[in-house]
Amino acid sequence: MSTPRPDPLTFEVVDLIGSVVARYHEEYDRAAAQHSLTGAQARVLALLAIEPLPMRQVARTLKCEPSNVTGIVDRLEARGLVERRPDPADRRVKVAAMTVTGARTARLLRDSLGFAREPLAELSRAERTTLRDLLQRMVGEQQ
Amino acid sequence: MSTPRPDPLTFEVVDLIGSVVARYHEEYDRAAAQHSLTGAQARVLALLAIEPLPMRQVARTLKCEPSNVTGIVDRLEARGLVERRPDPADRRVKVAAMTVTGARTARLLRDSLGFAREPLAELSRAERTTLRDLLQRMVGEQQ
DNA sequence: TATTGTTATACTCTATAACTATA
DNA sequence: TATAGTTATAGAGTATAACAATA
Repeated sequence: MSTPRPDPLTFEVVDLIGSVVARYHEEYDRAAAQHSLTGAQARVLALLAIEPLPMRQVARTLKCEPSNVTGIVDRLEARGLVERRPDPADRRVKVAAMTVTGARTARLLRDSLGFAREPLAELSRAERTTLRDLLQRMVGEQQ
Repeated sequence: MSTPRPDPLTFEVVDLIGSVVARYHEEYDRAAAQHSLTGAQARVLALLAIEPLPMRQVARTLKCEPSNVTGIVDRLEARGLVERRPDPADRRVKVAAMTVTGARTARLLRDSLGFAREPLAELSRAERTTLRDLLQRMVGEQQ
């Protein structure tokens, strides 16, 4: 309700994180567009690159409604990047899994993400370690 | 074209940044929704909280097409949060500016953004300074 | 009855192209 | 003729509600 009165330093850090988020999105969307994918499609593809997942679980991971996943997977499937497989254990479930083409596209997508290289190249190994530890504590402790 | 072969440490940092980006969006969208705003509307409101801007410049800042801004400002204006003002110097220009209500909403929105407090509270002042300097170099050098 | 996935619907965001009014 | 803003259009993402198949 009342202003939490964060100190200027915290404000500065939050502001910088905002810039990082913006940069991250620009790069991500640009890389996705290079493969004619939207951001959402690229995210699902990257997710399924780790392991096949039931539709429901894709929705949970993306924190969106299951009905959205239907459409996104529809479009990925229409392009032959993903396929729906039955789950022998539960016939209600459909497992979204990458095709060989999808796996190749996911790999290209990851490689074309310059974000990994350019901004971090400025930092020394020791600095990157420090950054990792600080971010880990920011993200890890919480939740 | 070929895999840039980033070292595991860089991968780890990029992964963490991905987590930070996800967290940032969750918080931002949740805070915006508390005020019945979409993410895009909240971003424009936050932008105009700094200073009034011509429609064209809002589009440039958001890196989207000017036609999109028309709709977003339409919806903000319909709710009385923003208004279009004429530019005396150039009658083609419409300057988007916040109303008093809009300014209050923008302030509430900023305050309800827990992202500033919770994850950073874990870090000491010295650590936040280190984090700021590292992020500054990541974001600043590049562009 | 509960759950999985889908469909139907409506709204927002997005880009493209064509239009208007100014410059 | 060039620019600022808008309109028209179409595609995609999003949530909600209702539905079929299965558990």
